[in-house]
Amino acid sequence: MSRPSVKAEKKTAIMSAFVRCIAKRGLDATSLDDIAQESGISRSLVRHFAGNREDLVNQVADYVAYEFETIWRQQEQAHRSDSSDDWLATVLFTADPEGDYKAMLPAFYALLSAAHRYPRVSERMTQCFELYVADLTEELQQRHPKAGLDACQQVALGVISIYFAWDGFRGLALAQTIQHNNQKLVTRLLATLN
Amino acid sequence: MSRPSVKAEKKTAIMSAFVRCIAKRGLDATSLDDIAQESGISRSLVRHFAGNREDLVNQVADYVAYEFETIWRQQEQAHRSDSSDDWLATVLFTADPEGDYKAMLPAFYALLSAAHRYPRVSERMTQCFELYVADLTEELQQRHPKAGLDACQQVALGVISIYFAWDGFRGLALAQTIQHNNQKLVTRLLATLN
DNA sequence: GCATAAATTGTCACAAATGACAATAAACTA
DNA sequence: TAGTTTATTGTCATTTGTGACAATTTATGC
Repeated sequence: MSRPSVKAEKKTAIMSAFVRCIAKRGLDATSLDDIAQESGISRSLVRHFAGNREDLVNQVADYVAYEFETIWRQQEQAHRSDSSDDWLATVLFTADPEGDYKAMLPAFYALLSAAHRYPRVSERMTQCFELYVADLTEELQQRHPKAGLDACQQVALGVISIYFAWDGFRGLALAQTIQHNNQKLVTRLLATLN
Repeated sequence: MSRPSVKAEKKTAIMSAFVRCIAKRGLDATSLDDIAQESGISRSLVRHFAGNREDLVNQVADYVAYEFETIWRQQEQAHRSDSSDDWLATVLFTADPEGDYKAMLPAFYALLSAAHRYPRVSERMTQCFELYVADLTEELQQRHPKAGLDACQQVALGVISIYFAWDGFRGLALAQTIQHNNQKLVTRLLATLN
């Protein structure tokens, strides 16, 4: 009846390009033209497929949150059987063969920071955050049965804060030091559950 | 001989307004007109006194870093004699009668995040960060003589990361929960030094 | 009052980002 | 082939942010 729609694929291509742009320039500094250039799709088409700027930001939040949840679950699965004490540090800092996490993190963080200006972004990010905390809390409880629920929740929230905090500092000369330290910090925090 | 210069005062008024704008809108989303309106100084005068946009950003970094260092030293002095285990949580979370910290934090954080696009901002922020870490490390060593230097540095860096991390999440519905948790987290981290 | 240097106001041009939309081309089905 | 839907290209008007600068006003010392 009609020409086949490529909307879905183009949309993900656009979102993927948007994520890369955010990592380079930040959210506000990324224009539709930047996204167009990065994705190889003309600005008109970007608008055609993804809508106006606000739409784009809201959609990229959905995209990033979903991707992040997916990657997280994969990593979690892959290292579920690791009995080592620093399994979490491994998952968060070491095990990222394709760099999936690292690629997504700046966009995730930029969206968190911009959330107060985009209600829907705030909703979605909160949702993702909560899922993350809940998952991590559960895993911590299983690995540290003696520790209470409160302690596990506290540490889970803390680990995530520390993990995301790094990205806020990536512009500093200290960034590597901070990341390295955060890794030790996670281990130190986990040790308080024993 | 000539009309007396008000450059210095106007400059600080502009910087102060810039800081408030950053807290509301973010760094990139703040225009010269926004600063003009917030400060009650016309855009032309803002340019006259503070220069172009890049100048403004660089100067606000100096301003924020200096203010932050000043406030930090004051708070540190005021609570130096506190022997309580959670003196640090008090300094960071409780003791902020005028809200000086809270008012400055969003701008500080926004500048950290934007540092990778502004070399001079990166320099100044790094400097401030390092001073902060050094100070805190020293204080921790005095209060926890048994703990090693490495441990103190690690915890100092961690505390600061956690503290700043909160601001990145202020757009989330979870912000209060996170801040409350971070307070406990700092206490938990300090406990590992005993 | 006069000279001087600074403050202050106002305007203009330019570039960038965005939104809107018309027009055309392409892929599919009946 | 005709008809339908979507992809694709291109252009235009508008808005906004910025830099530059001329013109004017104001406060001060002599």
